[in-house]
Amino acid sequence: MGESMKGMTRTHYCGHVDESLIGQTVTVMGWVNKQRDVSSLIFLVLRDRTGIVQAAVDKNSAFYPASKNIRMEFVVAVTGKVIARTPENVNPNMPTGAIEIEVTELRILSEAEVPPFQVADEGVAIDTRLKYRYIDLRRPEMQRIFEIRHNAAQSIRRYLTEGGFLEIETPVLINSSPEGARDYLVPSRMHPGQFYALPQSPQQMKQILMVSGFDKYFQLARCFRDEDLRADRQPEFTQIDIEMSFADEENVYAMAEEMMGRVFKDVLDVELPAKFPRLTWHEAMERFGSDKPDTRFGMELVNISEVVKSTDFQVFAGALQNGGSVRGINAEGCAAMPRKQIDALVEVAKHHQAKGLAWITLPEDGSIKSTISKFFDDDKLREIAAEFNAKPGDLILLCADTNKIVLDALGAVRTAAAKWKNLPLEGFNFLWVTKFPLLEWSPEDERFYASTHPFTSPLEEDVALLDSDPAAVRSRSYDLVLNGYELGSGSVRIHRQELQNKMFEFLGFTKETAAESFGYFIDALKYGVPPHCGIGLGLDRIIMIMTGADSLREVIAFPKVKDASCPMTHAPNDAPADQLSELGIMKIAQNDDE
RNA sequence: GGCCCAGUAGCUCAGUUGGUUAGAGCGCCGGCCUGUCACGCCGGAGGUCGAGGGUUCGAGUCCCUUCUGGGUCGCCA
Repeated sequence: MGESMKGMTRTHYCGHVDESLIGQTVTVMGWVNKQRDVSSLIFLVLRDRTGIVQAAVDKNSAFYPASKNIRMEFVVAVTGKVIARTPENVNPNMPTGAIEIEVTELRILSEAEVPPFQVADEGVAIDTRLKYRYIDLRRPEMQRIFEIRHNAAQSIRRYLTEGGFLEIETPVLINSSPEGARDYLVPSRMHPGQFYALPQSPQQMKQILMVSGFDKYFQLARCFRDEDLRADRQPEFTQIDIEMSFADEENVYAMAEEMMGRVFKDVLDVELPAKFPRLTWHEAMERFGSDKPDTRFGMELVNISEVVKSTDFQVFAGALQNGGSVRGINAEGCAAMPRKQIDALVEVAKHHQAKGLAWITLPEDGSIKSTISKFFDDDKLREIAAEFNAKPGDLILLCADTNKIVLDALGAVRTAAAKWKNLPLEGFNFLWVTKFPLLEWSPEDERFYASTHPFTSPLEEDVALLDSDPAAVRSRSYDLVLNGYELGSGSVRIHRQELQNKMFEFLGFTKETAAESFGYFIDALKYGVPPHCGIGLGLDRIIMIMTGADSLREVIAFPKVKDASCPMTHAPNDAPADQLSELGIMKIAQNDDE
């Protein structure tokens, strides 16, 4: 049931009705945020995406009886005169609290059932919110987020357009790529038994566009990855995809720094530094135990292998003998951390394959205590503590193992300790992490894989190492990191055919398998390739950090949940048998014994 | 696939050592209220304590299994 709005025209948004309109007649339309019946009159608080405004229906009004029945979330249209509230009736907590609308015309455009939760409710469980996302999105906080998202996207488009970039759409139905994340596959009706893949990123397409002469390209591109979800990972996400010709990493850095500066200024009125600090991947791992460190706090890793090299303590000595190291962090001010919490940090370390953590505490009374005091006298403990610039009140956590495990574990412990300390982490710390290893050894497959993709250029000076020490080869790659999140990554691409062929060869592609996987791409490289490089930045993650949200779900209108399904639409769902047969797909019966 | 946490009214939660009829706020329904704005007052409805099994004289509470959601490791070129 609902009345027509015929003859009524919205003149203002609810949130825009202010004192400047006093005496004028306005028409607003929106959802009923609240109906308050105080007997002599009925207040209707109307809400749209700009805010709320109060309308009053007098007892003598023709609309009084209808107003009695109005409940939350009805959609109504109201015309009336804007009047100033008397001073004692002004609501200072409401942006439009100095005025109200005296209703002269009221229509119920749509009635509403009692919603499963109220728009004003805080802390509703995420699955309930997502099931009724249309109600959830009415919340002012959600409306704010999507306005920010829109503004950011527009700011990005403006910046890149002014910089001479062209936005070009690339196909969503492409072919499957052999390495990388799992592809989502789409069956082809015209080619039964064959499949399109949805792009994990428009990587090859944008490089082809460089070959085509569109020397500055961008796209706000949908990307798809069929992998497990996380708070910061959705199977379907949006990437600011950029590629530039006749450019190198310095051009990408400058462009991205300027673009981020513009977006944060435009949207949040925040000034970012003109240049972002840079760390090589190796430095980032050594100092923070992470390739995407949160640099808003210290507690950097310290290598104390030299200091403890002559110890009898088997855990340390053993690690050192096996080419590992002993490192630690100073959890500043955590000397009083309860035992239970320290145990939790040990668990964090164990989750990352470490066997445990040793620790040294420096209580405020100036003493020194340690789990390894059996092996180190107080002088030695103080020598170790000095390596961390430790002072009374600090807690030093030590880990010994292979370098990979130690760095990994301490990186996680560092983050967990900071979380426990509940540090006031403010600001936006951008960081470039550069020169990632070109290759990654897979113990299961006993071969190297490209760390990013096989088109990433190695550092000139490391090319020779391909034959002697492949693991040491660094690439001309870079990640943009913000507050501990990887916003995205990019690289200078290989534009010389002979180097590309060498890479394919090294990665175990034969001429035939390479042609099968990247045929069109290899062909394109034959016809004149400009030097080019680019980057892909996760728009969703940028918005998440800009809005202070704790999950990507908060900044995506209709996100997926843990099992990659949608609680609202129930996608994915079963396909009808005839549709499947048209696609040449046989339905396999579910076997419960499996 | 592994590990951790949660699941009690429509929503958010409390529920003690296992012990009478499982509670609160918001929402909902009915009534009242001459300016509310977290309106107020009176009354009312609403529960398979996620599900199944077990222990017990007795289970929301203990045990096992399972489902759902969240976090995380693996995974994420």
